[in-house]
Formats: sequence, C-alpha cells, structure tokens
Amino acid sequence: MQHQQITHQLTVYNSLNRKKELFNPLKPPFVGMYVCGPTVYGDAHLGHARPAITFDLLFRYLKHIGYSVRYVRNITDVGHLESDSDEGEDKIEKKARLEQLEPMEVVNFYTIQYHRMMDRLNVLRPSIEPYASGHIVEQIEMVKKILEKGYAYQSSGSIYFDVVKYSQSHHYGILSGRKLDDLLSSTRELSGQDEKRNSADFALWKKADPLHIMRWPSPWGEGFPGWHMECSAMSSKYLGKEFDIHGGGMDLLFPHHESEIAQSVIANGKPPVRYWMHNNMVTINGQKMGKSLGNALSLEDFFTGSHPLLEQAYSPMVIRFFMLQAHYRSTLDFSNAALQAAEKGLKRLLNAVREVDQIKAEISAERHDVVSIQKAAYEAMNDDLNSPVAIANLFEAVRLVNSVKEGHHRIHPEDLEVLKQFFEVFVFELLGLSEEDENQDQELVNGLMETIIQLRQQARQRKDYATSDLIRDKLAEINIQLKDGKEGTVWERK
RNA sequence: GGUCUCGUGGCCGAGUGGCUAGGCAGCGGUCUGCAAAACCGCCUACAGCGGUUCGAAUCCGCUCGAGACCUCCA
Repeated sequence: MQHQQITHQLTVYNSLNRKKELFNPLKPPFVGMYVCGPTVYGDAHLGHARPAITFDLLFRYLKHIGYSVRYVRNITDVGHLESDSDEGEDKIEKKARLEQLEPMEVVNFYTIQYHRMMDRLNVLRPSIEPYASGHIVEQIEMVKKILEKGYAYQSSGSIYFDVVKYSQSHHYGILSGRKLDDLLSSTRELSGQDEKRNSADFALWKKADPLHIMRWPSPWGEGFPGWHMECSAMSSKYLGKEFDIHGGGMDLLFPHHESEIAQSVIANGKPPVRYWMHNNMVTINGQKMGKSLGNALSLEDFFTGSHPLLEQAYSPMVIRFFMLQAHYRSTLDFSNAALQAAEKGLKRLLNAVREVDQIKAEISAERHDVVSIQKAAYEAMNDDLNSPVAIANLFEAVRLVNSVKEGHHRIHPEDLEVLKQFFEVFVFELLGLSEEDENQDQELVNGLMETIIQLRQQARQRKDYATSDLIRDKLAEINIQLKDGKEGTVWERK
C-alpha cells in the first residue's frame, strides 16, 4: 500500500494530561475505541453530528494506517434522569408517556432515525453498537463488585458510589481537574439529596418508584442503572478492563467520564482508558447548541432547509465538510455564511477531484513536488487529526490540477499518479466525502445534455446567440449550469 | 460564586517563540460573443496594556470581552 512509506507518528490530545501524546495501543495492531453515543429520545441534531464525524475520522484514519479497530458506540436507552436531582424521571420514559408509546417504541423510532442521519453524513457504522437496556445484567454485576469492595452503600433501595471514600486513596478529579472540596462545598441544595452521604456521590443503581415503567429486578429490588454505569459495563465487556481510546463530547467530561473512571478503578482494579479524547461543542450565534436551550437544529432541518434560521438547505456532505474544516477540539460556530462558504469550497474540491481523471500527463513535463503536499497532509492528520490543515493541502493540489487543466502547467505521469492517490485516499477514504449525485437516470440525463449542448453549439456557430442564450437560461432555471471552455462545453448541477 | 477554555484579516477557520495555512467574499488581470468556471495578482490579521526575549499571534502578568463545566445534554 502506498501509505506505508510514510512514517505514522500519530499523536492525539489526551484530556487526561491535557497534552498531545504519541498514540501507542496496548496490543498493536489492535485498537479498542469507545465513544458515547446518543440518548435516543429526540431528533438527531447538529450536535450529534460532531462526535459522530470526529470519531468517524479517527476510526477511518486508524484503519488506514494499518490498525484493526474495534469501535464501540452505545445507544443510551435508559438511565438518564430528566431533572436535576435523583428524583427525576427517566428521559425515555417521559417521552413515552407524552406520546403514549411504549418506551421501546420511542427507542426504536429515534435509533432508526439517528442511523439514517448518520448514514447520510457518511459516518461509518461502529463495530458494535450496544444498548444500555440490553446490558442490565452486566451493570448489576459491576455494581455488586463495587459494593463488595466497600466503595458503595445502599440507601433507601438505591446504591450510591462513595466519592469521599474513593478520594482518600484515589484521585477523583483526575480527568476534569475538579477538586473534591469544591464539589462538596459548591453544590447547591437539591431535593432528594438526603439519600446520599455526600453531595458528590453518584447513583450506581436507582430504586424504581411504583409508577416507574422502566425497571429491572436486582439484588436490591426493582430499579434501573445509574447514569454512568452503562459505559463502564459495556466498554469493559467488549474492549476489556483497560482499553485504548474513549471519546465523547466535552460536556461529558464531568461528571460522566470522571465517574466512569472511579467506578472502573474500583470494580476492575485499574484505570479503564489510556487516551481520553473530547470533541468541542457546536455553537449557534456563539452559544452552545442544545436541546434544553431550544436552539438545537435537527439534521433533517439542515438537509431540507426548513427552519427559520436557515436560508437554504445544506446537504449532508456540506455539513460534514463544514465540520472537518474546523479542528475537533475547537468550538464551531454555525452561520449561513459559513455553511455557504463550505458548500462552495466543497464543490471546488470535488470538481478538481473529478478533473484529475481527465487531465493528461506528459513524460516531458516539469516535476511538481506533489509528494510534499501529500506528506504535509499526513503530518496534519498525525498531529491530533488536524483535518483543516489536511484540507488546506488538498486545496494546494486542487490549484495544481486546475492549472494543468488550464494549460498553464504540464504534469508528469508519476506526479499525476500521486495526485490521484492523494485525492482518493484523503477525500473519499479518510475525510469520507462523497459525490452526492446518486441519480439513477444519470445516463439518460447525460445523453440528453449532450444533445442539447450540441444544438446550442450549432446555434453559436451561426452566431444565433438568442437561441444559445435561451438554452443556457432555461437550463439555469432548472439548476443546470453550462460552462464554455476551450475543449467544449460541460455542464453541472448548481 | 468555583474550575477551565478562548478572543486571529469583511466572514469562517489553522497556526504555541523567528520561515507570516486554507476556504468564502471583495478588487485588478487572463480567457470569453456575453456569462460562469478556472488561472495569475492584490487585500498581510492576531482584543487592550505592560513584561520576558536578539526576536511573540505564540511565553508571563493585568484589564476588557466571550464561552463551557459545576445539573440531563454530543
């Protein structure tokens, strides 16, 4: 394979030390990767696309540089409480009651929708996609272990993790930088806290009150698992007690990931994760986009353009390209102008990728340092997945391709071959961009267009510009654009 | 209130001590019947103030501004 000549010194930013580190998997060539997936109780929105695309890029790149990756991304269908206390109602259950549906019906509906949206974004399916509700047994087993080791206590039928005891011998806050004293002192008065010994403690298992629909039998009565259990239980089941990468949104850093570490350290005897990776948030007008803020635009909204904030529809590939043009650890601010800029840039890139198959190489041509461009793109990827810089290098190649096409430069066969490889690998395989034109009638359309272009050409030859312009304008009305060049006329959809 | 992050040209967005990404928009040119596309050229920024240094967007301090987390959220 082409890329094996290039040294791969992949570094990733590890939230654990806030530093970039050389990536060394525990058992090469295998890599275990776990990413927090969606809670399936509502429409997939722009915020869901960020981690999905970020870790899709990582998944693709790890495979490309030769690793065998097991990528686990969960579906959360139980366990997240609605309100700000442990008295809250389960999200899935609340939605189910609202719509008079079975909880599993809600889960199914939104899971399918999530998958459909991710498919359109060309996000690869993970290797394993476990459901929290399908791993109640594993979660109960893990709670039992923590109880046996004395780091959890039972209170009114629920089981809580004893953060204060844990802190005496371990570092609660190792990930988030949170200090226990601050946690204990700054926490507000919340209802339902009286079951806990300390406000910083978190639930491992919650007793279900009589009205609660989602409930499972356990050694402590009927209930449901606590907020953070599923990820710990499922990641250790499928990836082992210690695995390479755990990803998710930055907002999950505390308390979710911090608590996962504490649970796993007690239950399994060691820190679960070697590299913690967190993507940053998507903002809208500078403010975080979130369901609770009422400014979450669904992916469907973007694809159809049917939202007051949107001036037009934005295709899945535009959304994907837009996200990849920013580094995953930066916030990304949404706006119509930014999306439109991305749309045009993507079009220019894909046009050039198409052109590269048309241009002719010449053995006598001057040489271009295309290998350096390709190398720079790899270096960018190795530098904590710097996709914006990789894309910048792609545009360097775009300029070269266009300039050869224009006849300003000629190109050597070897250089052309490198360029083709470069586009193929980076644009399609790694960045996961794809041509969106999946028209079944493409051949028919091509034939029709050929005829129309010929007729127009004849009109132009006899200087009948009224006719030639009419053809062009009419086609423009149905979003087909004609472009007259030296080699003749080509067309494309706008 | 506590913890943390950030402030880059008209817009988006890379860049963590010297070599001044990239995209979009704009301007000038080439090409063209006109247009579009493409190509060439131009626009050369780092919130403010002070400090460290031969040299700072990049390190340190202060000020101002924005955001995140502390509570379900990707």
